[in-house]
Amino acid sequence: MSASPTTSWADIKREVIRRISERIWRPGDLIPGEQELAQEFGCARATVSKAMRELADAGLLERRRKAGTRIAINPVRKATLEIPLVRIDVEGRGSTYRHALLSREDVPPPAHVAARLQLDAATPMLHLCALHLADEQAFAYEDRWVNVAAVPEIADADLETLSANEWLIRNAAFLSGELTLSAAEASTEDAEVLGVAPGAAIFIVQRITWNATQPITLARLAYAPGYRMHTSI
Amino acid sequence: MSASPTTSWADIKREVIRRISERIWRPGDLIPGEQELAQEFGCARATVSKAMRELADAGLLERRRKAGTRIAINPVRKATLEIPLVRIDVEGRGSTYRHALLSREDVPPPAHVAARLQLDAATPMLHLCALHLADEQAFAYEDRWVNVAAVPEIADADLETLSANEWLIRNAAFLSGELTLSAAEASTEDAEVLGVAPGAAIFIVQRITWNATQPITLARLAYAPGYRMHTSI
DNA sequence: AAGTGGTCTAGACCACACC
DNA sequence: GTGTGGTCTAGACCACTTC
Repeated sequence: MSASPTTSWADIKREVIRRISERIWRPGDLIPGEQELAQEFGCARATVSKAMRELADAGLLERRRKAGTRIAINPVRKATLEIPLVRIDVEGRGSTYRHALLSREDVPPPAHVAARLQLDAATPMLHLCALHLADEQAFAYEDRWVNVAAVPEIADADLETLSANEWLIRNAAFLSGELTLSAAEASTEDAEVLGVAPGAAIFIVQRITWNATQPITLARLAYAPGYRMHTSI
Repeated sequence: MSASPTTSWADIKREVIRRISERIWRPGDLIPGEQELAQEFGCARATVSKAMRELADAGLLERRRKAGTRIAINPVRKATLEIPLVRIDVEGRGSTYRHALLSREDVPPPAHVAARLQLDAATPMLHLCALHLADEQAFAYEDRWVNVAAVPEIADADLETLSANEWLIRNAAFLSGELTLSAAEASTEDAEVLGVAPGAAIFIVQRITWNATQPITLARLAYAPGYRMHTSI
């Protein structure tokens, strides 16, 4: 499109979105190839390519070599969740952050923890419980298991000053992880720590992180009632 | 790195990840510029650029023109949540999908719905309640408001055969949206429809979608207990 | 002012999937 | 086979930000 000095990949992206939303191209349609579009838009093929790859990443297009590019039939929209440090999360809400280490024990993991991390039940682990506070109100209760072999330095770390959450991010670069979001009824322990009634509905985030070769940590974060995770699509 | 015929952007990405995880480059460090890295890896600057942009998108690097590229201090990891149709979600779990339309009314929206969608309280809207089932078990209860002006054809749509969820995706390309995840105690209505005890902890997904000019729909999905959202980082 | 990343080009070759 | 998207190159200019 148009009379700008050059056509940018963002222009092309907008134009393709327009054609999809105005149903000029409909779900399932095969659209012209990169070469043809480059000619139409008067730009290099690489520019078209970048625009199309972005739209495919967003789930709006389906591309296959030789088969060409189609408008997705079931656009699986992808939402990007940002997973910040709890401290940053709290501060981002305009509150003052504090954390309290409730317990710290060197103990072997219970079976479900060992299984989840694919570790032997005899593996030495560090079990931490901590409370994250926002303006001195309970914000989230963290129950964490750390694979000591993956980060031996944690044995000497002062986790009262810097939370384990933060210490691990600074001292153990992780490469991959899993995130599970769910709702649960507060256990008596959750309830006591968070100051809510047992059975209250709380938002649970379970996180597992790995480095190149071994699991680093499994953390369960139980958020005080009212917590919402928000994102744009 | 290395003796391959050419160095690919994926090779560079891996090598940078290695340097971060082995702490050769530490959080906060300024790393060499694209030109210098291109020389080191023996490739074009564009190849380095693509690798670095991916790492920056993932939250591992922070890049600014003139200031250069640094290893992120607080790596805000980004998890990508895929938001499929409920039908696809159910079928992906190996169950048989069915849905039932419980109610359909043309009524003006309550204040909180109008406010959330930035619409006037007198705007004509369609209110739908539906149940999504997996193997004939309640899976999710959907409470949806549709802005009829945005998709007038919905007035004549048969939403018993095709769920509103699916009809809207096929007939109203949306451009942007918001997603809010939370935990809630089942209302008496939720409890009755889902067949759980009132007060049970349920996972709630609230979704708002927009086209270019106006809001299309607001949907609240209440999932039966046990539902988990899972993703990799 | 100057240096960084961001974008674009024109061309080439490759890998994969459909035929 | 053959055509599509995926990648890479070498070079150029631009936009932003720090100095």
